[in-house]
Amino acid sequence: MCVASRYVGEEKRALAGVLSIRGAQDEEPPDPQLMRLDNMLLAEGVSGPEKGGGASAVAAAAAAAVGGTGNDNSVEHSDYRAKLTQIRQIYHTELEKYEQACNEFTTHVMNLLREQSRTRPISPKEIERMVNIIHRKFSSIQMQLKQSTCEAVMILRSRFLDARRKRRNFNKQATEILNEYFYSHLSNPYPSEEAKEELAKKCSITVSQVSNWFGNKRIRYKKNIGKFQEEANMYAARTAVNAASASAQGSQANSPSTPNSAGSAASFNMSHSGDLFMSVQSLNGDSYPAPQVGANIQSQVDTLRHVISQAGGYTDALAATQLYSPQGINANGVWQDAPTPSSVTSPTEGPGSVQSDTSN
DNA sequence: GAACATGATTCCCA
DNA sequence: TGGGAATCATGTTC
Repeated sequence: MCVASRYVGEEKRALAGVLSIRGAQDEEPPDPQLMRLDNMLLAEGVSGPEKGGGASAVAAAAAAAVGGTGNDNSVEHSDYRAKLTQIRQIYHTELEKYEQACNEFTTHVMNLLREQSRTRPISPKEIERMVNIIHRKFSSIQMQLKQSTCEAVMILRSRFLDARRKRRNFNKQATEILNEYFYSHLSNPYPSEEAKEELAKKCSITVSQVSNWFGNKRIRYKKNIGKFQEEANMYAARTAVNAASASAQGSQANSPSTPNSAGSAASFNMSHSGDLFMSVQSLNGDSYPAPQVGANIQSQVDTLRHVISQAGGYTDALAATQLYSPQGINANGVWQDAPTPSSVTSPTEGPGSVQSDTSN
């Protein structure tokens, strides 16, 4: 047998070896990192058969987390899907490119080796080693592609799932309702759970959003009373007007004890809101601890003061400041009637509790 | 695009 | 556990 034919035979065996290598490679225990990436891409619907599964599930979760109107959700949903589809397309295009490049390069190297085999003996081991090197290189590139795709999906997810990113300003009406409550209860702007629920319902937001709003409002009001002065006056005046017209109506109807809480959703009649909450408690059979009534009176006094100052006209800004800014906050920077945590958590506590906001 | 407004989150405390 | 304070991230205004 001539040398050339011997080389050809070896080459055949080498090629057969390469094929067996590829087969063996498939049976190798997969890299756990690669497995994780594959699983995630599959779960997200990026790799594998195209289906709504992962994508729609995440979009639905995002929509649920974000809340808001159905329209918003559907827009976000389609937006999410569109972006995920984009990622999927890029991923598959790149993957195909890499696979093609890998095959082309392997073929090229094999051809080179074939060429060389005419001039020097090439062992199957050498071919196997070369092919292994090529495959390792390409699989590391593939891993990078999968990793960056996963990162892209994670970023996309976080954009849709992170509520902070989805912050939307409350509508004007909701803000008005909250502000009216806040300024009409300036001496003790701590709505109870019932009040929060009531406000949440009226504002079409969640109770925790109401809590957030009051938390932010208290802090920001306290930090910069001057800035909120005008706003405080405006809402106080509005409350006073409401109170005045209501009392006029009340005297006309000769039934002062009928709160007009039926104010449309567009107008949360705060001059009566306290009465409303009082009524709720009253219906529950609870008695009013003295401080609760006191807080209510305080609120009414706030309003009356403003009515008087309005009637007399503001002679100076200081008068208004004295009426509204220090009010509620004592020298220590604490709300006069600020509830202690315990009083907040137990609305039915006896005297000494300042839970009263809602009861006023 | 900077400055400001504002809703949400986090950490800490009582 | 609720609230204060600080901070983040986004929306709005100019």
